[in-house]
Amino acid sequence: MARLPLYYRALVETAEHRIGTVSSERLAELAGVNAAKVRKDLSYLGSYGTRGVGYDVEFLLHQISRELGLTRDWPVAIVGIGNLGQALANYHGFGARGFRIAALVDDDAEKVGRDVDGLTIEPISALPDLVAERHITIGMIATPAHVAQEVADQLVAAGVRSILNFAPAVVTVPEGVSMRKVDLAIELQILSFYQLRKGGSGRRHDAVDPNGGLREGMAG
Amino acid sequence: MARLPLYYRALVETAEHRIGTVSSERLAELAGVNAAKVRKDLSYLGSYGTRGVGYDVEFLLHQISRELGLTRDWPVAIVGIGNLGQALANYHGFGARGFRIAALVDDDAEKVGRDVDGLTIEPISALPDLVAERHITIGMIATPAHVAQEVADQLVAAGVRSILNFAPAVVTVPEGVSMRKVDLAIELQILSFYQLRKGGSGRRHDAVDPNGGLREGMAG
DNA sequence: GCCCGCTTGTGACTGAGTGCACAAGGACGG
DNA sequence: CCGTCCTTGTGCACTCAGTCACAAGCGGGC
Repeated sequence: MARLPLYYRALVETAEHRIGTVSSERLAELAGVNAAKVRKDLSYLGSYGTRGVGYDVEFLLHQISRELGLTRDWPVAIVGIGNLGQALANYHGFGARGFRIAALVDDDAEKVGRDVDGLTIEPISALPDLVAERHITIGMIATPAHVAQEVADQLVAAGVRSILNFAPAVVTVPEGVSMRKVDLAIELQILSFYQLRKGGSGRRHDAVDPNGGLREGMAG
Repeated sequence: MARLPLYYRALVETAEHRIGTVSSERLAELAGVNAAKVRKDLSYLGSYGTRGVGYDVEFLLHQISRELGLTRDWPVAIVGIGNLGQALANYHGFGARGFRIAALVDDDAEKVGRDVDGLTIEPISALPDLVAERHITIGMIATPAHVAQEVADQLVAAGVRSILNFAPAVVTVPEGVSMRKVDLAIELQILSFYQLRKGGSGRRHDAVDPNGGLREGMAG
């Protein structure tokens, strides 16, 4: 489930407060979801809560870590070291351990050879070797949109099995490869769409801003 | 709908190729979704396709622009000018017009006053004035997790009506305010989860990497 | 002017996810 | 040792998005 990471984070925080046991209600509050959902999700992991008491924080943390594969090492390659790629490379706060930037790749001859956060930028032709030698299974695409598909194909060909795509483009991957996307422009457009629907302001290019009622929260 | 931006992008590409008319089938292919879904979504906008022919690209583009509010100006404030905030500030490729970085805010006295991409970093105390004067309605949170909620509260208090949260924390906002989140750690954890489920590699901290079958694509 | 083929728009079906509400069952106090 | 209280685990009903398949309708050829 996609909510497991939320529970994980909530549990980490709880553990930091030296709390040994947590109820589904409390966990739901911390994760921002429904309590019944928490219980169902956890029971789906064949979980062991204690009725009348709650869940043992440490034990549950361990179970979820295992389920999410956080006990492993996940080397990651970043392709495209522009603004975003560089920020990703420097971003040490992935929160969860195990995800480690293991290779930086860029097409631009200007950039190849430069160091970012202790890693050398390699040419894209080196991708297959890098993936194989460094046991990389996850790739991030931080390139311009028009080369995203090409880069994805090369990542897959090199043996990468999961891709996180930041480029604003539709990218398809073969069966057996996972792919998720993060698109800032789309997120912003969704926000503006809702704001407009709520009767929100935002200035017209030509004229004044209208205003009007119709509440419809979407906080989650 | 959250798919409108995808159609929008597909239509922009189509228009660039000087194509005047497009079928739902083709549009579905470009946006990476089902054709029936495209038709339903577009008909929901009270759309005007022509049976036997398809949709007029320019006309549809105009309709969707209006629906998404892309004909307006959407000034955006970024709070937290660390790695990510800086990258966001420098990122000119928001793709869709209208979204314009209008203010940079940070708590750190070291950073206040510095220029990033032509904008001066302001102290967080200036937030209410900035939001009011520059008609800002969208805020991005690029701070560490432990101040995310506090920053969100201040954004809301200042009058921001939509928030895009990059901090790995659960943030709640009052009814009437929209909030979406982008969390890299969660995305990575979801990918590793699926990869593990598929029987994927990824090295254990202690030992060798196993390997085994069970395909289960999740490409979209 | 009529017919044929192509594409839209939509009604019905399916399946997954969500939330409620309650029974099952352990812990703790007496 | 027993009863009570509290929290889990889950059966059930419901909603909603996704998908299929088909009728309606428009353009173009003859």
